[in-house]
Parts: sequence; C-alpha cells; structure tokens
Amino acid sequence: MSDRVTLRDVAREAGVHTSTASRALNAQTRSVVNPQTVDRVLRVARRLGYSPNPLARGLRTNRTLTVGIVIPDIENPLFGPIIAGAESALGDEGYSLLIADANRADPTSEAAVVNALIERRVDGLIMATALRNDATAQSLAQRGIPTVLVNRTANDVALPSIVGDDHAGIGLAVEHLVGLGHRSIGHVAGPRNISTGMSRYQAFLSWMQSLDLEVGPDGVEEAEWFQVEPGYEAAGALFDRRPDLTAIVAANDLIALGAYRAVRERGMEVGVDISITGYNDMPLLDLMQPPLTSVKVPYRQMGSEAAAMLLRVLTEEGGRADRAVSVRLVPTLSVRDSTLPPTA
Amino acid sequence: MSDRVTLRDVAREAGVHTSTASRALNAQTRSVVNPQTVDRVLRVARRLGYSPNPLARGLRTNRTLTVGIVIPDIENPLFGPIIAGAESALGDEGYSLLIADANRADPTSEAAVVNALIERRVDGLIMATALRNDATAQSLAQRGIPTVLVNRTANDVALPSIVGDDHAGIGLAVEHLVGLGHRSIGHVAGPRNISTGMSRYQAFLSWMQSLDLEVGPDGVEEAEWFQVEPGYEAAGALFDRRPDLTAIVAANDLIALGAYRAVRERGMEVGVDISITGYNDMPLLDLMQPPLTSVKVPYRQMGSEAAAMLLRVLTEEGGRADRAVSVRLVPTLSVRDSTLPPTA
DNA sequence: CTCGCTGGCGCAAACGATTGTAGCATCGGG
DNA sequence: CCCGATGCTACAATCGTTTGCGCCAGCGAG
Repeated sequence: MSDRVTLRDVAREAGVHTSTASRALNAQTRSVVNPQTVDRVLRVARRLGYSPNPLARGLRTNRTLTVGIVIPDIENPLFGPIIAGAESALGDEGYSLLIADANRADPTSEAAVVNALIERRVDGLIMATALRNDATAQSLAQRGIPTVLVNRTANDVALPSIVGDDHAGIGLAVEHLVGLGHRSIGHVAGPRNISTGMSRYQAFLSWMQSLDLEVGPDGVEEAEWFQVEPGYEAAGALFDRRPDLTAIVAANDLIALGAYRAVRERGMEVGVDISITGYNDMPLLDLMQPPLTSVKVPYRQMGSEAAAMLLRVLTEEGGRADRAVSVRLVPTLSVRDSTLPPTA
Repeated sequence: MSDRVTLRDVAREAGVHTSTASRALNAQTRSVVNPQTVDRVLRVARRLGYSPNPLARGLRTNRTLTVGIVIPDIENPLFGPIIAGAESALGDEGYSLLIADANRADPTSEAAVVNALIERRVDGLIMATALRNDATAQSLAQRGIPTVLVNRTANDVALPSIVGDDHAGIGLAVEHLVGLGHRSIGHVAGPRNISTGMSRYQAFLSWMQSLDLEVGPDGVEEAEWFQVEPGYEAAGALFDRRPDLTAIVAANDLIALGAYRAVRERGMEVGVDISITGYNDMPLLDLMQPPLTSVKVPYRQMGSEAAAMLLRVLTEEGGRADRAVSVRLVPTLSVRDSTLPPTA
C-alpha cells in the first residue's frame, strides 16, 4: 500500500546489479564493494526511500528480527515496565516485540500462545509466565529455542533468567522491621508453585533464623494468589492464629493491601498496631493510607536485561555454556508509614 | 531451528503437487480440490506437524497478518486492558500484535515508531497516542494505511475511532454530585490538546449549563498532564481561587488523587469537606482513603472493538464509506466514599 | 460417435531479498 | 611479457508460498 520501491529499483537506478546493491546496503558485506559504488547506492536508496522487505529478507536468512514475549496477565501493572524495557532494548537492535497474553486461568493457554509465536517464526522468546515446574519452558529448552525467563525462574531448566534478588529484598524488609524493634514477624506468602512465592518464603525463613527469631510453622500463611482478596484471607487467618504478631512481611503489594483490610477489620491500625511491608513497590502505593513500605524491584531494567541476554544468545550462536546463567537484580527498600516501631 | 517441514514435504508425502497441497490447506481454495485429496493432504500435514511459513506466505500475498499498536506510555495501567482486548480479538483471527511504545517526552518518537511498524509491513495500525492535532494520524489517513484510533480521537482526520463517551461519563459524575446536593462544582481538566481532556472539559461545561449551574471561567483549572503531580498543582490553584467549591470533577483518576493531596494540605477532608470524582476507575482506587468515586470505562472492550474495526477495514477492501465512523463506549459510575452530600 | 464442458490437478512464474561462485579487469612481480 | 593475485561486480540459485493458466480425462448431450 505504501512503498513499492524494491532493491531492484535501487539497483537499476544506481546502475548496478541487485546483489551489489544488497551488499552495499548491508554493513556486514559493505567492505567488499567499491566505496564509490557504496556511496552511490546509499544515496539512491535514501532518495527513493527504500526500506528492505523484512519478509523477503527473513525468508532467505531464516530470521525474522522478531521476538515474542509471553505475559501471564497483561493487566497487571507489574509487566508494563518489563515490556517497556524489553521493547526499548530490542528496538535499538532492530528487533520488534510480539506480545502474547497467556490467560492464567487456562493452563493450556501458555503452550498455545508459545506455539503461535513459534509458528510466527520468532527468533526468540521472553517468558514471564514460568511456573517452578513448567513443562513449556522445559520443552523450549530441549528444543533449543532461544528463550530467556524473566521475573520468575523454573526448576531444572537450562534457560537463562533475569529475576529480582528475592533473598536480598526480603532481607531489606526483615532487617528494616527488626531495626524498628519488631521481633514477632509473620509472612503472608505467595503461591509456592511460582518461584517468586517460593523464594521469598524461603528467604523469610532464612533471615529470621539468622537473626535468631522464631517463626514456627504457624507464622506463615500462603495466599492462593498474588492478589488483594487472597491476601486478605491469608492475612486474616494468620492474625487469628497469631495475635502476638507485630509485623507482617507480605509476598507482594496486593497481598499487603489485602492485609490492610484484614487489619482494619479487626479494629486495628496498620503501622500503629501492625507493621506491614509489601513487595514490588507498584505505583500509587505512596497514596495509600498509610503509604505502604515496599521492596522496589527494577522491573524496567529487568525487561531490558532480559532483552539484552536474549540478543546475546541469538548472536553468539554457540553460547551454550551461558545457558544456565541467572541474573539477579538488586532491590531497594521504599520506606513509608506502614512500618513503625511496635507499640509495646 | 524447530520445524523444517515445508509444503513440499507435505505434497510429496501426499503424492500431489505443492500447488494442490496449498489449495487443499487453504479453506478459501479448498473447494477446487477433490475432497478425498483434501482429506489426504490434511492428514499428512497434521501428521508431519506442518505449519506454513508466514514469511513466504506474506512475501507472496503481501500481507503479514500482523498489526501494530502504538501506546503513549506502556507503564500506564490504562493501556493494559486495551492491549489485552486487542490482542485477544486479533488472535482469534490469526493476527498478531506488534507493540510499540511511543515515548511521549519525545514528539518525534511517535512518527518514528509508526515508521518502524510500517517498515515491518504491518497490515494495519491501532493508535492510542493521537493528539487532537496529530500530524502522524493525518499522514496515515492520507497514505491510506489502515488505522484505527483508540481512546483518543484526532481532529479532521478520516480515521475510525473507538473512544469512551466522555459526555455521558462526565454527565454521570455531575448528576451524581448534583443529586447529592452539590451546587458549586469545579473541574480540574486534562490537557486540552488531547481529545479526552478537551471533551471532558466541554462536557463538564455543557452539563453544568444544562442544569443551570454557574461555572464561570475561574471554575476550571487545567492540569498540564494526566498525572498526580500536575493534578495536585491544578487542584490547589483551583481551591485557592474558589474556596466556595464543594465538589470537584477531575478529568482522570490520577488528577483526582493529586486533588486529594491538595485537599488534605489545606486541612480539609475528602468526601466530607470536598467531594471528588475521578475518571477511568483504574485498579486500587477502592483501596484509597477514601475510596474514589470514578467513571468506569470499558477499556478491554475498547481494545477488542478497535481490533474488530481494524479487521473490518482490512477485509472489506473498499470500506471507504465507513472511514469516519466513531464508536463511543458507554461508561458507568463506580460510586465510593469520596463523594458525599455537602456539609452545608 | 464426437464434441464441448468441467472437475482436478500440475506447471511454472512470481514475491524480494541474500549469497556462493564465476568472470573480468587491472596491477605488480618475476 | 606473462601469470597469479586482487578487487570488484554480475549471474543465478534459493528461501516457501500462492496463483493464473493449461492440460487431460471423463462425462453428457447432440
């Protein structure tokens, strides 16, 4: 509809063969062409507004300069920055991002959208949907399809991953609370079939133990999902079981906000009677009452690092050795008013 | 890396020519092939796990089954549902979504990303970035590139658009406030170079006038951007100028939340001293203190309608007549505690 | 029995690029 | 003066589909 100018047009206009024009236009092969000719071709190409047809090129080279990203729930504000970071890093290298929303309600959906992307002949994949035990990721690794996991890892899968350092992040939260004087601290965990849920849970136990603080099996309650409602329910159960708790480390912000409600429902006040920390530091948290203390994860960077990693895999053809590398991004703590010294 | 099975393989295995195999596989041309042959080809194709190479197909047919979506700021949770809706509707028809984030800080960025998408040979575009006076949209319309505007419209551009019905939405807010007994109502507008900012502003004036309520030029203040900080500043200016106001209609939720802060800073209480309405009903609003009354716009539907519209344009080749059609989605009101009767 | 149709299929030419190979000068060295 | 090397360019095959066209057999009608 728009351009009709092809390599042939450029070649004819420049008085050379298409092969020469092609080589002149590609930085890789340019050196083999007479500089004057290169110049002439480039000038003509610019004048005619030539842009190579990616389909023809891809057909020949077997590369689409396209990567797919699989998101568990695109409406979750968490993934916006990841997508933005990836898109930006990829765009710099001439790659485009094909987006796919894997409906988390439907477990077959992940495999389906991944398949759709592969049939599209994407050069590689970024997956943000991995479960700890993820058949799709496993299959991708086995089939040798260039893939990078982001935000979540999977067990026993030889794929690189870019995740937040949950151990460090939970450490920030726990040490912050302990520094305020809290000793009875509980944890509302996320689902343990997801790496973030599991690793934050383990990190919590590990930090508490290293600080010589008791947790016990009843000091942790698992929310069924990283959402407000399950967080509300899990927190409620935890409070009823352990009225002595003065602080809660929540596995993410939404769970923390659910805990807010559970606290209020019991006639207590967040910050004053019970301190709460979130995780992810999503937008608008600073406008809550009270503003939620949260562990901030550099999600945009996570997206761009994932893209960079994938590009590395794509270009270094034989980069097999690096397969299992896992990059952990260091979090920081945004301290707000939901965490105060205990009113002993 | 994955499939190597081509149409030739299928044809050979089925004992027919590639052209016959092609026709058998395409629903369009299937009727011209002997049903038995069709059956045989389909069976073989399934057995071999054949999936057509979209590049080869696209090269031949001049269609990529890909559409691009241009987003002003992907980190804004507003656009998640739009993307999700579009992706889902497009996926049903075999189309994929190429995402492009137009950095709003850089005005040339929109044109750049649109160009990148076009060079990718997308079949059509969904644009969520339009300004009221938008050169890029204008150019797309002139060049006849299938495009649908979403969320925002542009002036004087022959492109279909899917937007929220701002007049109706503001009407819901105003009538709700008036119903509660408010008479002195102000408006914190959004930027008027964007259609949503402008139309909500006009709707506000129109409704107030039709209800015989005075606004005057000093009853409206324009926020520089749809964000908390500009909202805070604009609301502050408005309050200082018009201490008599008992209610504020904000042009979006973030502006409303900025107004929250301005209210508090002046020692007043939202809902009690001043009622506030937002617009968009974004997530987490129900957890604010007080929960924000807001106009809910069906953004997911907006995305899917935009996709459907674009598909219509793409398939009905000569659909010139429908070009200027503009679909308005009807909003609803989520009433919460930020709006109460005035304490006169 | 012959002729014209038509249902099915194969042939081959595209689509627009990349790339191995061959050809053709020109140049320098022996 | 010849020969090999070198630098540049052209030729042509190829990637995997789609699709206009022609061919052929079989059928019914005249």
